[in-house]
Amino acid sequence: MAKPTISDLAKAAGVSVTTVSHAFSGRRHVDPETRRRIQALAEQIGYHPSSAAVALRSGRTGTIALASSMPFAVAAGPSRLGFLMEIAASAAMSALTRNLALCLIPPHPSAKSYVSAGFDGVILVEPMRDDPVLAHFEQRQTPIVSIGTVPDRPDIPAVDLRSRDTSSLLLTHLEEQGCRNVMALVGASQRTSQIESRAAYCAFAQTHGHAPRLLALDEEEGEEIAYRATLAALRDDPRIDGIFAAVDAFASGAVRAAQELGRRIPEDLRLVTRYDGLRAKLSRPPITAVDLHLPDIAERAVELLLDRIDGKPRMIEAAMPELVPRHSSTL
Amino acid sequence: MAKPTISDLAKAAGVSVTTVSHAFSGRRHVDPETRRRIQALAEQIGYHPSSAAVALRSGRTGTIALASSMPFAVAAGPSRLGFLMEIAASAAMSALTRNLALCLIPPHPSAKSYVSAGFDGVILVEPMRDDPVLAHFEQRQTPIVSIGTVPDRPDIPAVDLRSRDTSSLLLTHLEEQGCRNVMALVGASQRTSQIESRAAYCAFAQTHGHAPRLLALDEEEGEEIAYRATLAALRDDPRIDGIFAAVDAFASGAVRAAQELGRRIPEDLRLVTRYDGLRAKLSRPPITAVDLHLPDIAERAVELLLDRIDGKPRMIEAAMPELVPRHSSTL
DNA sequence: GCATTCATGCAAATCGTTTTGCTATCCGTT
DNA sequence: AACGGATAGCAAAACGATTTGCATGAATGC
Repeated sequence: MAKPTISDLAKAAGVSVTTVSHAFSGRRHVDPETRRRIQALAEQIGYHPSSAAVALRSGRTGTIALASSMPFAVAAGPSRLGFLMEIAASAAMSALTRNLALCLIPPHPSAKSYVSAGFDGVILVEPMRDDPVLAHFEQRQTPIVSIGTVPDRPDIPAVDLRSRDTSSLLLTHLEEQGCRNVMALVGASQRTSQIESRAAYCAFAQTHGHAPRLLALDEEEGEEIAYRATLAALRDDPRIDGIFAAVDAFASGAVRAAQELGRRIPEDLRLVTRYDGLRAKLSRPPITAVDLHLPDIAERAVELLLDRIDGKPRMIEAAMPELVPRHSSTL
Repeated sequence: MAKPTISDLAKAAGVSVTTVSHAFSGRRHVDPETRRRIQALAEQIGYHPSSAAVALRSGRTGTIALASSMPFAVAAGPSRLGFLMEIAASAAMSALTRNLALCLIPPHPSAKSYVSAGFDGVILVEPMRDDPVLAHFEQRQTPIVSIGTVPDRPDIPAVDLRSRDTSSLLLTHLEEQGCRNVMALVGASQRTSQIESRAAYCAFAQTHGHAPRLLALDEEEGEEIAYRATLAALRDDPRIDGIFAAVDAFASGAVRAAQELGRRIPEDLRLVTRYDGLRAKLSRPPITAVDLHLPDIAERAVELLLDRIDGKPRMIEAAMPELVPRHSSTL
C-alpha cells in the first residue's frame, strides 16, 4: 500500500537501484531491454521518484516562487489583483513547460512568519525600494529576478517593464489628440514603474510647456482616492483636458469623477491608463491603455530566473509596449 | 559561503546535531541557556533548515497545489481567470498562515508532462466528470479535496459551492422582478455548477410554467458565443424578459446583444449572473450577481485538505451564497 | 550509602534518491 | 594467449534533517 520506492522497483525488476536510477536519468547506458522492463514495471506498480529525496540529493526542488510585496487580496479591490494574477497565470504556464511548479507568495501579513518551503528561485513583481521581501530572500541566498527593475539595485536581474516608454506612449498620444493641459495620477510608491511615470510626466510637461499637475496618490487606496482627487482637481482647474493615470484603479476613479461633473469623455476630457486589464476594457467608455505583453514578460522572467539559477545573470528588456487606443481618448 | 547545515551550527555551538534539532523543534527538553545560544548563533550564521531534508525525513513537503482542468490563461478571456485567480489569491493567503506554500497548476497543455514536485495535497477547482487532473493525482495517491463537488464522486471531500442555491436565488429574484419568460445561458460542461444550474433552471421553469429555453454553451468560447446565441434568441422570441447567465462571460455577451437590439436593461430585459467578479461589477449597467464568498471558500478548502492529509475526510458546505442586486435586474 | 529519578546530551539509524568507483563479462586484436 | 576496450551492473557514500536508544552526572528518597 505504501508508495513504492526505487528499491522496491529494483527488487521487482531483479536489478540494483543504481540501474533503475540510470534507466530513468539516462546518465549511463543501460541495456535497452532492461530499461524497457524497468519502465513497464514502474508503470505497473505506480512508482514515482520521491521529489523530496531528489531535491535533497540534487539540490533542486523544482519549485520557483512568485512574490509581491503588495497585498494579494487588497480589500481595496481587484485592480492590482488583475495585474499580478495575469502574471501569475502566465508564469505558471511557463514554469510548467519547464517542469517546474510555481508557488504564490503573498506578502507576510504577520511579520516574518514566512513559509519554510525551499524554492530554487524567486520572481519578484514590481518590488519597491528596500523591499522587505527582497531582503528576505537575499538573506536566504535564494536566486532572485524581478519583473520591473528594483530601484537602486542594478545588480538584480530584471525584466525591465519599460515604464518610461509606456508613459511616453500615453502622453504623446494625448498630445496628438490635442490635449494641452494634462494632469497625472500616479502612485506614490517607490516602485520603478511609478517613479518612472512621475519622471516621464514631469519631463513631458516641461518639454511641451504644459502646466504640470502631478498627483501622487497611495495605490492601496485605489479607485476612491483617485475619484476624490480628480473631483477636486477638475473643479479647481477647468482647463484640464487630459488625464494620465498610471494605475488602472485611478483611471476608474477619474472616470467616475468626470462623469459626475458632466465632463464628456473623450470630447471634453481625454483619459488614458497604463495597464490594459479588465478595468480598462470594460469601462464605459473603454479606456485607452497600453498592452505590456504580460504573458511574454512572465515567460521571460522565468527564463531569466533559470539562467540566474545556473549562474548566468543578465538583464532583459520586455518587448516594446503597445498603445491600445480606445474611446476614452479618441473617437 | 555554502549554506550552513545543522552540523555546521552544532559545531559552532559546541553541541551535537541532536541538541540543535531539539532546540528548534522542542520535542525534548534542552537547557534554556543552550537553546538561546544556539538560536542566536543560527541567526548570526544565517542557518535555515533544508526543506528538502525535512521533507524527506518527515514526509511533508509543506506545499499544496491548486489545480484546474480549465486553461489558466484562456485566450478567450479573463472571465474564468477571475474566478480561479480570486480563489488562488485567497488560498495562498490561507496556506501561508498555516506555513504552507501554494502552487499553481495549470492543466497539462502537452499531454501528461506533469510537474514532478511533490505536494502534500491538492485542491481541485470545479473539476468535471472524469477529470483527468483528478485521475492523475489519485494515481499518485496525493490527498485531494475539491471546490465544487465532483460529479459522481461523493467520496472526494469537497466544499460544496451550492450551485443549486445560487441558481434559486437568481431565478427567484427574476421572478420577483416580474419576469415571466426567463432564458438560461449555461455552460455545457460536466461540472457540478453547470449541471446543477441546468437542473435548477429546468425545475424552475416547470414549477412556474415558464416556457423553458435553456442554451448550453461551450464555456471556453466565452463572451462571443453568448453574444451570438442571445442575439438569435431575442430575435426569435421577443417575449423573453429575463436572462439567467450561469457564467459571467455569458452575461457580458448577452448585455452586448441586448443593447445592440435596443432592449433596455432592466426595463425591457432583466439579467443576472452567477459569479460576482470584475465583469459584473464594471458592466454598464452593473449586473446583479451572487456573492459566493470565495475567500471563505478557499479558506475552508485549505482547512479541509489539511484534515484530509491527516486522514479525517469530511464534507463541508460553503456559507450560503448571497444575492447582490444591481441595476441589470432592478431599479 | 545505595538505588532511583531527572536533566542533559550524544551516536547512529533512517528517509529515497544520485553518483562514484569498482568488478565482471564479452568481443575483437595482436 | 594476452590485452584493450566496451558494456552492464552493483555496492556504498553522500545529501541534511529527525528520532530512538543509550550514557553521563546530579539530585532525590529511603
